[in-house]
Amino acid sequence: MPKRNTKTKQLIFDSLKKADTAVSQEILQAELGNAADRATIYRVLNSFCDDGIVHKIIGDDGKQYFAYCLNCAEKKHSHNHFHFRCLQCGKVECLPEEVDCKLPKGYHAVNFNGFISGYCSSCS
Amino acid sequence: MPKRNTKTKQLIFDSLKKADTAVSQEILQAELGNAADRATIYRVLNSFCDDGIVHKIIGDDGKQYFAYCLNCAEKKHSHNHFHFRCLQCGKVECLPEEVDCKLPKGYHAVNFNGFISGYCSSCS
DNA sequence: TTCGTTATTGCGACAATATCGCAATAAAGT
DNA sequence: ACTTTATTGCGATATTGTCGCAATAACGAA
Ligand SMILES: [Mn+2]
Ligand SMILES: [Mn+2]
Ligand SMILES: [Zn+2]
Ligand SMILES: [Zn+2]
Repeated sequence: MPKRNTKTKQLIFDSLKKADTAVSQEILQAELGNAADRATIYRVLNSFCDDGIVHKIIGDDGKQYFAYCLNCAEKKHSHNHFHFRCLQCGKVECLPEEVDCKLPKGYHAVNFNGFISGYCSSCS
Repeated sequence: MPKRNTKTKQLIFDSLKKADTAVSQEILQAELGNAADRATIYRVLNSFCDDGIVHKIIGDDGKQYFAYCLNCAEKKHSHNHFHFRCLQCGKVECLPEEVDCKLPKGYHAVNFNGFISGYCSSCS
């Protein structure tokens, strides 16, 4: 029942942690080559999400992106920040500013998925 | 070269307009039955987007949703509002409040895609 | 109304993304 | 070392959306 530490998990974790951006399976695959299978990458990433050490965002390109949690407390995960995808270089990054969107009365938020695409400072 | 008015376009337009929600191809297909083909629905919806009478949003379920533009001026399309998807009843709606997210210096926004999922007032 | 042009549609093929089932592999405790 | 079983690889499958192309039908002109 307990989770096991594997080479693949470690590789993916390292990639996520050293990246200052959110990454997709495609990006990880390119880094890892045949060191990890596609399905495995997805499984590990989703597992990390369950563990609360990574958060998942759906890009406005419809793809899944995963980012290492930086300023998340042990149990308080606040991911109410936007993510920015550069249409030129493709980088997806977490924007620092936490936002709060007021919902209509009686509405209860569960997931926040703020996404903006455009051109980053390097590509503008 | 000029666009033509067709039965299918009219059906889709009517569905979009009378819906107080954003709809997906799947939803429209269910309404229209075999009155319109899947590819045609997508083509018409994207065409409406080009015309500026509809806006497209990517849901946190990865699907495309389309909503009739309500408070968009002729040329000034501001869709910087969040969209809410109810995890219970599935409805996707535009939230009234327009938001502005400040980007880091040098960043230039092109597309805004704010999405929140949770439970609506009817389903809470 | 009739005709000709061509925008639009239907249909199948195709592409891209993500998940699933299952046998093979390999952590980790004994 | 041995056993247990979490994890992986691989192919199959599901889902969503687009594309190519021949058939159809708007719509303006005659
Ligand atoms: Mn983030
Ligand atoms: Mn909207
Ligand atoms: Zn860039
Ligand atoms: Zn609801």
